[in-house]
Amino acid sequence: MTEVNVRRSAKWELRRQAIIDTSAHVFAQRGFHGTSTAELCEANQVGKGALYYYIGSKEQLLVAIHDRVMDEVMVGADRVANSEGTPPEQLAQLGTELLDVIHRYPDHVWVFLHEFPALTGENAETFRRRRRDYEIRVEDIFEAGQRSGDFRDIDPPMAAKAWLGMHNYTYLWLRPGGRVGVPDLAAQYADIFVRGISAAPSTGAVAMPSPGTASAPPVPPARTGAKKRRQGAA
Amino acid sequence: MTEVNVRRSAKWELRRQAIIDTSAHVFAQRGFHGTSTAELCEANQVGKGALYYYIGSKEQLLVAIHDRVMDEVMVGADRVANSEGTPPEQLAQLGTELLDVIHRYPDHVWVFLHEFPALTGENAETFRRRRRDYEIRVEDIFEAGQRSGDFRDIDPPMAAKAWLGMHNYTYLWLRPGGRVGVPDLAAQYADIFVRGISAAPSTGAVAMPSPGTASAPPVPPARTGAKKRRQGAA
DNA sequence: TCAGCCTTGTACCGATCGGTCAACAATTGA
DNA sequence: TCAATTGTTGACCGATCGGTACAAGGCTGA
Repeated sequence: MTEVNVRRSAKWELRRQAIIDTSAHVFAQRGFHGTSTAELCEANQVGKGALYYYIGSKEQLLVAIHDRVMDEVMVGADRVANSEGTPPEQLAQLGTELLDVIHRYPDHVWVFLHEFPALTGENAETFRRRRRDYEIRVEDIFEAGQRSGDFRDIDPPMAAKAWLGMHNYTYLWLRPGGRVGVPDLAAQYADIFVRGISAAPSTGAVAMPSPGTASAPPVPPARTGAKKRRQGAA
Repeated sequence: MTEVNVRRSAKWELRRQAIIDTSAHVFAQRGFHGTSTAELCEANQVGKGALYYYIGSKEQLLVAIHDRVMDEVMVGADRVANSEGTPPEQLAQLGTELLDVIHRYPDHVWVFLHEFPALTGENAETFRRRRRDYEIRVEDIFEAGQRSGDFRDIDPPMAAKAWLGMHNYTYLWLRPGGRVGVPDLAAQYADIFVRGISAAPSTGAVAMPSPGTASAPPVPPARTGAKKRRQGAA
């Protein structure tokens, strides 16, 4: 939190970025709290002094990784928002952009999706807001699609969460050099989702069964004597 | 790892389960590595002696939380597999079962989806396998749907991952007492997905654009001097 | 009543945590 | 060439980590 505005040389920025990227890999493997600063030193081949000279603190390092992901993702969203496509086209395009980031920065995205609760105070709030901003971009497309008549009457927030889950989940398995490529995968996902919410008539709808315990009232697991304690999580 | 087979009283088992549930809540808030045994003691209102008397070790506690989730989820999958429904019906039913578990055990599921890399050795392997077993159940339904002619020619592993992502992602926001209920949500998700992969003709397909940097070759972030180091992660 | 087991709190262990610091090496610019 | 700046090391800090040892309290059946 100290000395935020000191300007550094381009060389310093470059070295810092390299350390951030290497550290993202370590965090992705071992978790944020599960990684010690000593391990970061070893991975980056530097002493503690040099490490802290570049990162400031462990949490600022985590923030930098989050920034990398969120910046890239938001640039893609802007590109889509400024495009001329129809809502179905924009949705497909946004999917490609998102999967592309996940594909190019698998470690950063892993950390982004797993360790955001480790952010504290203002940092937690900042990224909670930026995540929400992105979610709104997705919702906007669904709303536009309903106005244009392309999409049927689904609930945009619900559809946005479904869409996000489908795409974000690829962070678990989508890797450079893997079996499937981004353009192909994005096309298939878009195909499924756009058909799924298309206003065009389809015979695909299914009557819902009422399986198992599914409609039983939720039974929150018993807690003995819990006290309140907060992190940054939502 | 010591003394796995000692049999304890029913009272002991009950108390143990209560501690597991309370601890799941703490882990969900603060993360596995981010939670100290002292915090677990405070949350459970016990001393360290009593805590370790019931849990054995911090990792065994994590295993117990994983077991709770995986057991419940697999019971649901069995119920669906033994049902008489068509593939589209089975897919909808499986979704309801899965969302139901997420809804009833939000803390456990959060831990399950976030902290599995903290498992080590044999424990990591066990749950890697159990996760894969579940994934196969999903793939089986897609394959059955293609044989029956209900589903079009999608790639079952790809579809399974898309379906899992869409449903699992609800762990971030689906809560008891929330705005949407499980049966309703599951119905909407099933509606989207089944339409999306239905063999029934639809005009919903979209020509894919080639947006932004999307087809640029992946640029793995530069690493300086990284050494190998393993956790349990996939 | 009391032996014996179940359950518990607490002092304590060595190891490791994130982070600081003074000293020094390397580089830079004039 | 040399002072100033930039970059780096590794010892060191108090705090805290997961886990253990052990004595003592509580409960149970005879």
